[in-house]
Amino acid sequence: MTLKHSDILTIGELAARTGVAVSALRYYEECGLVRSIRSAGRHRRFLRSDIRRVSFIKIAQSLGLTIEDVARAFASLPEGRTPTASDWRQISHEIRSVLDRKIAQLEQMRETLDGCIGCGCLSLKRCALYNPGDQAGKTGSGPRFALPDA
Amino acid sequence: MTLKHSDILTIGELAARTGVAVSALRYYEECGLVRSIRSAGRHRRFLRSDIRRVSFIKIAQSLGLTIEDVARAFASLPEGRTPTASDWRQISHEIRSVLDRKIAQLEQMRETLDGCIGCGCLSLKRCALYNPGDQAGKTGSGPRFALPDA
DNA sequence: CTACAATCTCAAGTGCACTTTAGATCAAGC
DNA sequence: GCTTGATCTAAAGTGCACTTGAGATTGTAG
Repeated sequence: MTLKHSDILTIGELAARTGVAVSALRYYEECGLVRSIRSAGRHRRFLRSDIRRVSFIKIAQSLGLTIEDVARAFASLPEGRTPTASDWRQISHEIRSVLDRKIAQLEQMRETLDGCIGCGCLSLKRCALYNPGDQAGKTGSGPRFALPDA
Repeated sequence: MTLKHSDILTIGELAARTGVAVSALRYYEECGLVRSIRSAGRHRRFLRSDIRRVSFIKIAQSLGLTIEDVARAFASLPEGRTPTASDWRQISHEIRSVLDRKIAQLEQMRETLDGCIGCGCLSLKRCALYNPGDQAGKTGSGPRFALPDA
């Protein structure tokens, strides 16, 4: 089975098919998220499978993962191979748990906010939004907060 | 009722009481989120009530509001007055609805992701994560996405 | 009165995820 | 062959929310 024309894409074609800017694709390559081979004239050539790869990057990002996170996920795959369907499943499950955590965090905040609305305290020492679980004053000196892990 | 010493704070004191860096406080002032009066030697002096104000900024930020968002919320208060408890309630309600939207968005994504795990398509044209509600191809030419309103 | 800490202003730097610019090279249609 | 558009590299710029640095001034404890 030889390569059909449509198995090889220029950067512009990949951009068109993924909706991602050419400059962003070059940036992804720089970050190691995608790889390209080069034409005689040093132009990038991508594989059809990179459409999936780039799509996945965008999906993961839309779920709040950073480029680094995505890079780590990809790195966990055997030897930089183009991910198979079961690899996608694996990564998708990881993303789902990230999503779960984010939702739980927000729900927790919403609950606390509900408790706070109307209390009018909004004092750092007493506000539950700052001191969930009544931890204030327990962990050494100076202020500390229970904000989402930044 | 005259001003007690503790009603006036230096920037360092405000920083200590809110856990926000001095440089951040100066930045907030530059953005119009807080106001200060000046001492004879042009040092900033804050009011006790600014502790609340700054606390609120941090809370709002932790819920995903930008400085701009907070500025808008503050601007909606009558003539830059120091917010009353009922003002806080008002803003808190606005923030709650922001929170509601965020949670709903993430839950929607999680649901879609669940549907996608295992389907292995991850193709831009067919993936539900990109085309929720089967909108693909409806809205003119070129790729478009249903990502969170950026 | 004198150190020394705190504060001041203004400019520049940081990190993320890109975009933009500039100037050069390549590929394709006529 | 030539023109036009796509692509190339490298460097700089963008926006957010700050931080850091430099050099000057102020405030306060002893």
